[in-house]
Amino acid sequence: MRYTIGEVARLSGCIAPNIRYYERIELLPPPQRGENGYRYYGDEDLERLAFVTRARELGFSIAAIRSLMQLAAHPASPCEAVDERVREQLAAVRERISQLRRLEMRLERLRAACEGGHSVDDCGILAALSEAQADRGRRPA
Amino acid sequence: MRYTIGEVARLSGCIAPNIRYYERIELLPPPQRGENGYRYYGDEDLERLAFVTRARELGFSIAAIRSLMQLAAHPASPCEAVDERVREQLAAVRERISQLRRLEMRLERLRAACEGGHSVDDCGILAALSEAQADRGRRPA
DNA sequence: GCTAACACTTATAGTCGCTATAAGGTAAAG
DNA sequence: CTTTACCTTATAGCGACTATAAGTGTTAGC
Repeated sequence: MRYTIGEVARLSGCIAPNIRYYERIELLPPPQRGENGYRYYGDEDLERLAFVTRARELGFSIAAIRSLMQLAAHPASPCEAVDERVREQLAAVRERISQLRRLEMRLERLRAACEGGHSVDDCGILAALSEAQADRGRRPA
Repeated sequence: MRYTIGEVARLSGCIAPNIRYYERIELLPPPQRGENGYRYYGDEDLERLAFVTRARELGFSIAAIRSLMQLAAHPASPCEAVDERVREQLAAVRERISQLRRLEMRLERLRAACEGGHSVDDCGILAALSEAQADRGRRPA
């Protein structure tokens, strides 16, 4: 069970440059080195890397992953703390989704503004983009 | 109608450093300068800036905005070309939303994995994060 | 007129999480 | 022995800002 970086890359689904990157920022501990200078990873390294890769796919920030790994390193940590991170991430994702949905509606309305015109001169889209739609220019403070 | 950068910032909803940034990357033309070296903006400048700000709020990339502005600068351009940019952006937003929805579901499932355990040792979340869930490690090529 | 507060100027570096490039050393297959 | 594939490092670039430092200009109050 001694993998090169290319092998752990295949096994974890995380490309080699990213693995080196995670090592550089000290998200992952430096693995053993062969006499040739190659990195050699064990099963535990692979597990950690898989954890990181999975968490990144779920949109956790590097900082959040650091926190999760710290928790995981202390078996007595309250499970609640882990749950809290997941809830935060879930809330962030939901917030982003609703932002994007508002955006989607605005773009749909924008698209409807292009009616009939053939040149951009007649096109309502650019007009709509140019005109103030919101409360610009009269900020309270 | 001769605004300082702070004034156009208030009027456009775009903060001053960003305005300078847009000028530096040549998204906006350099405005007139006073003897004191201050930037002074006219109504046309303000309009352009408002356009950019609005488009950014709608998630258009700087590159897409460049393209939109080029189209807008040529009144005879086909309106279709503008509509195409909007459709692209709408498609990108929808794609992102569906990605995030998949993410949301995965996070919900993850959260459900935390059942009963009190320490991270018992917590199913970290276990779920550590175990391969997908088709990792057996990539076709 | 003086001073304090504020707005403006520039250049430069940092953010996040990669991704790409260059220039080289090593290993396995034919 | 050569080709090919893989490994190494250091460094720069991406997008779109955001922050910092150090200076100059303007304005309002006293």
